[in-house]
Amino acid sequence: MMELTRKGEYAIRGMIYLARQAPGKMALISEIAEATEVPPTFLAKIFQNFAKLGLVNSYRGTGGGFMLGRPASRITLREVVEAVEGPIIPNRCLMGSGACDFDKQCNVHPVWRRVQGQVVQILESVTIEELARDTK
Amino acid sequence: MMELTRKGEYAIRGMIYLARQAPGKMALISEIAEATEVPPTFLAKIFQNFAKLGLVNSYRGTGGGFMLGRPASRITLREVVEAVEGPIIPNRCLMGSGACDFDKQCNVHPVWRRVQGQVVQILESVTIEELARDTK
DNA sequence: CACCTTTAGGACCTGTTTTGTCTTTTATAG
DNA sequence: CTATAAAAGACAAAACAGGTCCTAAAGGTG
Repeated sequence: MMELTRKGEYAIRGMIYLARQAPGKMALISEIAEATEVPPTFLAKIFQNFAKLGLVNSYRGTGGGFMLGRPASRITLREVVEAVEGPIIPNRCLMGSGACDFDKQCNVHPVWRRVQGQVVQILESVTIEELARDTK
Repeated sequence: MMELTRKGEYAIRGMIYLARQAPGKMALISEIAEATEVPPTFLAKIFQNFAKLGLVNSYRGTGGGFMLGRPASRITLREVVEAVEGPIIPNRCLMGSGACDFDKQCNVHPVWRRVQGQVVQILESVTIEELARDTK
């Protein structure tokens, strides 16, 4: 249960790679993909989406590439994970109203909410900058 | 991310239903399935597995059916969830050794461990008995 | 302008997992 | 022996994961 998909894993690795670049330095998909051991075309898809969300900035043509859309210290792990995996929702019931018939009389609901709250809080408290810091 | 599957949802509903029966009273799959709005054959599969694990006791033949394998107060939500969904593991890396090349130098690892710990702790602290209590 | 580089977008594909169904077998009570 | 229920296993549709591939568009460069 609760497994991050490969896409999520790849996304995080890619973002960490970008965070480790010199400020203003552009990184190519091919370069990132190789360094992080991710299939290039797959990573491209992930980053294309991130560009739309503003998590990264992309530039085409010679000398183009990707860089973070914001300082790494202002990008949380939660943002990255939710951008690829969708919202953190342990149970469908927590989504739209009426999604769950048992909504009112269900004691499990509040438990899922607690789980959701805890996980979100943890992921929210971690920035890409921290993750990118040297591990000695 | 982190969504419980239908199977997990069904399993919990089924266990709660059993917990609400008078002690020693047997419940049929057909009866549980109808009450919880779960496809009978699907629920049967889930409970067959639970019987093996001792989460429920099953009896064949006339007057047979299912009952909890232990008092509801000694069955945690964690047990039920892990029985259907497998272990709570936010990232594959947390599994077998060597599953992750980036094992040593990866700052994300400890974050997933925290997530895992929190979720397990929450689910562990909730028993089926609590979930089965009347909601007024 | 022509050409090269690099991302953007979309169609497509394959394998696995989810969410079941159906049929046959086995155990048990009466 | 017969009716009842669960056990077991084969099967299958649909959704999702995890990619690939091809064409287009944008931006430099001579």
